[in-house]
Parts: sequence; C-alpha cells; structure tokens
Amino acid sequence: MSELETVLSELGTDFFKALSDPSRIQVLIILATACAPCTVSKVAEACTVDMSVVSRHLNQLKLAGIVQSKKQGREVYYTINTSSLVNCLRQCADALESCCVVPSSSG
Amino acid sequence: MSELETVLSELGTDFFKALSDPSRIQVLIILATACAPCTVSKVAEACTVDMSVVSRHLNQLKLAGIVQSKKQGREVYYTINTSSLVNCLRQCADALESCCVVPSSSG
DNA sequence: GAAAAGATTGCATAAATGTGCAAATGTGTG
DNA sequence: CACACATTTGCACATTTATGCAATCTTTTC
Repeated sequence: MSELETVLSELGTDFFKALSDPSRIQVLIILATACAPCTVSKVAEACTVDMSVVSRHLNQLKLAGIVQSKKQGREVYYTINTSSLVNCLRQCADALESCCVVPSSSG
Repeated sequence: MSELETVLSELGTDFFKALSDPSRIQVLIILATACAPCTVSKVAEACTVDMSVVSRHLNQLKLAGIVQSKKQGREVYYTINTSSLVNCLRQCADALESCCVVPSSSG
C-alpha cells in the first residue's frame, strides 16, 4: 500500500466530505476569523441557515476532526482544530508528491 | 475578506466535493500509483464500479482541476495534476495558519 | 420546582448524488 | 461504407444530504 493510500484511508472521505458543503465552509470561516471559541448561537448569527443546521454542521466537522468543542454551562464553545486540519492537508500534499515523483534524470 | 476566505472561495466547494467520494479517491489512487497517463478503461479495470461511472468521476475530477486529460485517437488519457492539487492543499493549509495566528507573547 | 436560555434531535421534504444499463458519439480499420 | 473499439450520455432508481420547524434535553436563574 502506497503512502498516499495510507494517508487517504486513515483520513477517510469524511474529512473531505466535511469540507464539501458551502454552509460548512461558511461555518469554518466564521470560526477561523473569530479566532476565539464560538458558541453555536454566535456562529448561527453570522450564518444564513438555521441554528439547528449549524449545530449539525458543527457536529459533522467535529466528527471529521476539524473542530473541537468544549461545553461550558449550557453553552458549547467550538474552535477550529487548526493544527490538525493543517497537518491533514500537508500530509495529503506530501503523500501525493512522494507518490508521483519522477525518477531523476541521473537514474 | 481574509486570506482564508479568498483561498476557499477561489477553490470553490467543487474541489473538496471531488475528493469526498470513495470511488473518486480510488480513481485518484489508481492514477497516482500508475504514475503514467491512464485510459478510462485502464482505470475502470482496477475499479469496482462501471466504466461509465469512472468516466463521470474522471470528468468531475477534471472540472475540479485535479486531473488533466488528453485525447489520443479514440482513447482519453488521464493524469493527476499533481502540482496543482498539491498547491491547492498547501494554499489552504497556509491560509488557515495565517488566519489563526495568535499574537506573539511579546506583543 | 418553574421558567428561561442554549443546544440537540426527530421528522418531513426537497434536492443532489452515485450507480448501472443501454444507447449514442467519436475514432480507427477493413 | 460497415464494423469494432473507447468513451460519453440519457435515463431510471436508490441513497444520501441539506434544511427548517417543532419538540426535547440540559443547565442556569428566580
């Protein structure tokens, strides 16, 4: 099994699936630009869709390992798991590159 | 508009959507490990789904800028657009990082 | 304990998506 | 032109998915 296969199968399609919806991208941008933990309501305020929908999207992003949550009282604070997300993307990039290296001309 | 927003909106959700299906990932892995242009039939041989389905998936990947195609006679050769794909992933990673930088402790 | 506030879940619905088969299109060969 | 081969497209179907509203759950406050 190639490195690429390993990386992609470990990642699963849920990772990319989580990033494949406009509303979820909107949620991610809100979280990213907020640069601070946000409650579901706070995210929903800046969104076009219903809060229940935002809640579901956040959960899906969480299952994909893209965001983290922390319950505080009756509120749930969500944060982007930046390092994890960045690592996943870079790992994919690296695996792709190392998979498709053309043999050097000296070989 | 933040750098992240710019990158993500330029990319569009079609990019991640293209990567969010198991069959398309399978197609990508086949193309990547082949390390050479492959015809639709060749890819379909190594796939579990019908050739017509493979053809559609390849087209979708092409629209997302992930693969390239070159028609030769009655055959169409597909190749992963590795550099473009890698650049997209890295650009996302970079934008995410620069978006969520915490101010240095000296500030 | 009752009411209020934040979040999640059940349900219904419309839209999108993946799939296979068969037909059509395009291309080379006799 | 007729035929064979590679690919694409039309169509039908089953599944998934996004969404909103209402109900429920959890926690705080009075």
